[in-house]
Amino acid sequence: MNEKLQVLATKLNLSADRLQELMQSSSVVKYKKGSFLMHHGELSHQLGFIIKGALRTFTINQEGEDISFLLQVDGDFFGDYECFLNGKKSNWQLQTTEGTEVVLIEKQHLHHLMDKDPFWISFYKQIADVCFLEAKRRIEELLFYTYEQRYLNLITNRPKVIEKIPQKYIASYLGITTQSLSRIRSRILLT
Amino acid sequence: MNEKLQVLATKLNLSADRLQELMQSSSVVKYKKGSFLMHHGELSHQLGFIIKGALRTFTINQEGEDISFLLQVDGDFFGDYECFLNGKKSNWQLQTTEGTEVVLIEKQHLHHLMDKDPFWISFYKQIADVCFLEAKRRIEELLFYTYEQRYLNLITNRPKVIEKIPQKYIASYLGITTQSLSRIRSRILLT
DNA sequence: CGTACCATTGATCAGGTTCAATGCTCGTGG
DNA sequence: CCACGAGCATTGAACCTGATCAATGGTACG
Repeated sequence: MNEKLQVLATKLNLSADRLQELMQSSSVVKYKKGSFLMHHGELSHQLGFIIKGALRTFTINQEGEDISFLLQVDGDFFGDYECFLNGKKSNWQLQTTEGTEVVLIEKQHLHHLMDKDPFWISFYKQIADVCFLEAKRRIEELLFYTYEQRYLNLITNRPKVIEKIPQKYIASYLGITTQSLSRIRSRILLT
Repeated sequence: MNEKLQVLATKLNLSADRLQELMQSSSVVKYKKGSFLMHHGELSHQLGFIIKGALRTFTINQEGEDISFLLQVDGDFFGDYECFLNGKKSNWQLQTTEGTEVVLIEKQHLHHLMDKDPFWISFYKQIADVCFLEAKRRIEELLFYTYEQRYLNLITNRPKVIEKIPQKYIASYLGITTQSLSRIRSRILLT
């Protein structure tokens, strides 16, 4: 098995055998910069994992503004987990911001694995837990920190996001305009 | 089995038998208004479910401010799910804002059930999913809506929270001061 | 009845938004 | 290989909303 997949195995405590079992029914795909992933409802039956690269999960709101909900890089899961659960059509779109290589896990294959061995139910639960923990961290960020502190946190905790994703997307992810982010950046440089 | 527990059974798709199995190793507890729940690290080995009542999950930050992270009422889960997972000590405190009756599920009992029957792994995953979906909704709320809209959303989607929980806690839950909430309320009344 | 806590209201301040203009950079085609 | 253009980032000015500080009003509980 490819050593690139080691990140995935480590993140979810998969042995070499288990990883191989998973990969037999999953695919590795490469996307160019700017590609849109999983359109037309595919969001509801695939989960993704980024081997290397970067992408953003975004939507266009009623005012026509492009708002980034999530910014994901190497080692992150992506996809609309809610729609993956309930099968509904997603409101989110995914777009890479650089060349990106991912693992795609099909819902039906995952269910097939779970039917064969309860191990995969635990595996599925672990994904749910990872999704929850990320969401919780995001809420704490939004509730407890100022915009400036949120940006500083990004720099220290997720430097790859800063490197790989344009500022305008980072701005809406933080909940501010690009102008404000620009001012925050100049403020930081002064200190 | 007590019909009060029907809410729990419905929320997690439990048959009467499964509910009984769960309740054999869980306890139902009543708390008075203002009680603190699960202090001293108990947060890391219990999950709770509110049969009837209301409580807030809060912390005191470095500036000494009391900030409500979650406001929960009848039919909601509570507890620090992150610490329940990893066993670490929690930074959160729980306090009822009225007389409250809850179900407490012990971590070790849950693990015992999972060892006996994979059904309980799925059950556990469902709890993880519920936690995730609530967290996701919270993020969308914080990212997409103004303070005024967030308050209006609370009124329409979770009226019990408005009824049962004092304004000062609702204010910090929304991310604003009590003064601002008061002004938002008077603004709403005018329209 | 009195007190303590909560909610309200007013005035001022800070920071983020909006609208607008300018500067910069990277990718493309001549 | 260079020049151009498009899109992104920056900067400025006026405005708006929520925070802060402070005082008052209301209410529930002993």
